[in-house]
Amino acid sequence: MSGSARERLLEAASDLFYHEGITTTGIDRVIARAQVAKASLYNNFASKDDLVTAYLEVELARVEQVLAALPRDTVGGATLALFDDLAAAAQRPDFVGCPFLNAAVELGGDAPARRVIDAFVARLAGFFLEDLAGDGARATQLLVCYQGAMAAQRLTPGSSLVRAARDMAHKIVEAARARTTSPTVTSAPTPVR
Amino acid sequence: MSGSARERLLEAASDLFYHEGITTTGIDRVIARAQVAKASLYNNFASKDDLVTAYLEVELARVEQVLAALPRDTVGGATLALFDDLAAAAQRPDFVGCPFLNAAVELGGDAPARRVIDAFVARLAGFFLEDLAGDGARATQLLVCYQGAMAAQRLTPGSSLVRAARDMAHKIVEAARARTTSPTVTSAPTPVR
DNA sequence: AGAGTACCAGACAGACCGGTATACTCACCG
DNA sequence: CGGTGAGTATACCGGTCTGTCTGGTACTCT
Repeated sequence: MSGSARERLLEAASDLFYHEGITTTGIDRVIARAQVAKASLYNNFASKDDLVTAYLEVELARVEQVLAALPRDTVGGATLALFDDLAAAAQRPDFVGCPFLNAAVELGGDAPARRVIDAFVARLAGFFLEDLAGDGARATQLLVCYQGAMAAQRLTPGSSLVRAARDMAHKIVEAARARTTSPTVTSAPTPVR
Repeated sequence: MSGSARERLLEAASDLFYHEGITTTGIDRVIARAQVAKASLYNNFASKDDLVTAYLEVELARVEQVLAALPRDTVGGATLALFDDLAAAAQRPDFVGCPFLNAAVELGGDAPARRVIDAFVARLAGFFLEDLAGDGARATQLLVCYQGAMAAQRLTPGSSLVRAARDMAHKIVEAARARTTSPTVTSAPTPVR
């Protein structure tokens, strides 16, 4: 037991919301895990929706950290490392896919946390686009691969599909590198939305 | 109002579970929509879990129908048609992604309906494998594309990612066709699990 | 005519939900 | 020393959830 009530609440909420699901995790379970009084929760967060939003903001910050730590020596190098990390993470038994995809499915289209979900996708799309030096078509393909891997983790946990998505990503990066060396432009950049 | 109570219940459950979500849709909403007494529900289904399972079985039968109606003139032809259908369906406003992916996320790993979800993925994997004449590696890639499109529909509804997934699938089919004409075998078949 | 069946309407139980209110402790700080 | 703010514990609120039960109705088959 360490840190302020708010920190303990966020830690407990992250763990429970991610592994057990958002809607199935009640407020009481969160405060019991955090060893915090119920009033302390509502002193720090306006509602459960607010706690969920804060949870996703923590996850987004974690993503930002991962992206920042990636090597950027060559075109697509960070992308390769990201998919390698992903394939490695999928081996861990407590990995249950992408928290943002899970939240998007659980919460529906009109939740306040949507803002954070949208920000995550925009960040990821921007990352691929930047790492591929503006090759929008292939950045979009990488986004499909990433989301396919995350969906596969829920649909068929333990399958080799995450690794297959990584292999596809590697091929796409190779193709993007070939494009930058040879001047053949295959298609115009496609924005995410 | 037509058909038996069971049929009306399944119809109402399909509509509500798919569009509003499984956990957020209560029994009362289902029986109100079906114009059926609560006792009739529990005469036809043992529990809500049982109704959910039946709902997914209906969806699986629907998938089976779609697959059966696909043209099988050439290698990968049915796959192309399937992804074209998917891209077209994604345009409709009531399309909220794959019912099996949504259910997998909502229900968690230990629900009775898991059986149907697994059957769906196995069916889809078998379909791609058969349509690509045994090219397991590319069939797996198609599975990643499909699931990526379904995930994208939840994460960024209205985006062009479903169309991007379709384009990727077209490329994969083309590559598979090139393999069958030229005898270069690139990799061994990879099972889904 | 009578039995059986399928159905309807709705009350009810017991658990759980998010959220509020009350009353108390304790550490810090001017 | 006295006040202030953060935290604790717990009772409670209205509402919703799944699931059961009672009682009554309509139709069909023999």
